[in-house]
Amino acid sequence: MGNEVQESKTPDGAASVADDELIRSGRDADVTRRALVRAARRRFATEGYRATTVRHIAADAGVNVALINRYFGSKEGLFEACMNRTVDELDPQTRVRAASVDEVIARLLTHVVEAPNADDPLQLLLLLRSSGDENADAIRRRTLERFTEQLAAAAGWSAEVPASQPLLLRAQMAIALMLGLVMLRTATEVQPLASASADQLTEPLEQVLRVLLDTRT
Amino acid sequence: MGNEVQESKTPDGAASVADDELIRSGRDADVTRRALVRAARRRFATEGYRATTVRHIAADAGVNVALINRYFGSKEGLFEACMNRTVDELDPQTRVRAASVDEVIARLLTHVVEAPNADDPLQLLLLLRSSGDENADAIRRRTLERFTEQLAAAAGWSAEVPASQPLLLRAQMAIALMLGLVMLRTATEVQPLASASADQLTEPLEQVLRVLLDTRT
DNA sequence: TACGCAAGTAAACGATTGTTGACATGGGTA
DNA sequence: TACCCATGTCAACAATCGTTTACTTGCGTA
Repeated sequence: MGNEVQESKTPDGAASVADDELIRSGRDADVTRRALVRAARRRFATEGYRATTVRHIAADAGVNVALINRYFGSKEGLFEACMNRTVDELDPQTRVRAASVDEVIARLLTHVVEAPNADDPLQLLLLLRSSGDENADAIRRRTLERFTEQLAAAAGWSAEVPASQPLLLRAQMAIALMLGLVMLRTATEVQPLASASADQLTEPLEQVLRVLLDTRT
Repeated sequence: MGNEVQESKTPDGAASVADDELIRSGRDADVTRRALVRAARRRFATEGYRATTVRHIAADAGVNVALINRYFGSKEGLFEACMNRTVDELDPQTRVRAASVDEVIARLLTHVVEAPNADDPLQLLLLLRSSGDENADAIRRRTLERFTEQLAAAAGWSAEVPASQPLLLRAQMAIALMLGLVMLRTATEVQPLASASADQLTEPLEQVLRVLLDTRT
């Protein structure tokens, strides 16, 4: 049943196929590890570190709770693995760079609209969660800062051009909006926002993102 | 030592003096209750519901942990009291009927700009953080929904007017932005957003809030 | 001054949580 | 086919947590 997917670490498609398996089967440490990371990422992102129990994660992944300590050493170790995964995914070297502000806006729109169902927006939420470990917190902050710099660069920001500095602030505001929306749609489930359709969201959201990011207007 | 402040329940000044007392002394149930709510609000806002222990709250307030159950019935009951307090503080001006969307926008701007330094923005975090407890989350969601309804009403929304329904969604997006900004400015401390000056924040933020809330444009 | 009641405390309880150690099982190789 | 080792499970442990109960204390009034 395709559990022998050879993950090569390069094509995003292959990685996401393996990652889409919530319930592992057979005895394969790698598959089990990945199932745990996947389940943990969801839980940590939507419920936070402390409210997430290792028993919930193990149940989501279909394994026994003792395997979390076996493979990651501790709950904290699993959290760190999740964080590292998110950081890797957001790494500039591994991401397809947006060519234009239009693409950026479209991507942000997609994140928010997909938020109740898709993984990517939840991973950004993970960057807002703290386990109480200061080193992890510093990594989180740096990752978010680099992410917003990429976004701003697509809109015309450059660290070397003083006149473009307000763009970085505006990009961070765009991210704040996205994070707030994702959180209210997924973790909090505020109505009518949580069940709003793509059409309902896209119009106001695009207006706002253009105000913040589109310097051509 | 000024512990005999006669609180009359009417002047906000007098209330805030009593509320500024973290450590209560003497035997006065009201003072104790308020000290617990104050301590709890801080803890819940900065650490979240689940990571906050009743023993920490009691220690912060300088009382024995059993008093939380005595006065609020449970941890959850204390959380609800904190929520109600937050709503009351966000409400009073709204209760007086905000004269215009301009005043609403100005108030939202103030919350965000003051975020790294003042108490109130921490209470907004209280509205955002997931609690890991279903009942507490239901309380939180209801509170957010009520608050965004009041905001939308100031901008012209009414539950009885179908044509005004998008305004509620837009109000919720405005709140999402505000909550995201407060989170990035305070808990995550993303730079340069966390240290941005009021001037730097006000211009883009007002543009966005007008796009979302000001139907006269 | 003594008594009663409200406010406060300490200790204990039951449930939950992350972790550990002993054991079970399955798959691959000789 | 049998054996060995990696993977997986179960039961238990220690610590923590919210809650409860029995007791203490302080203040106000008669």
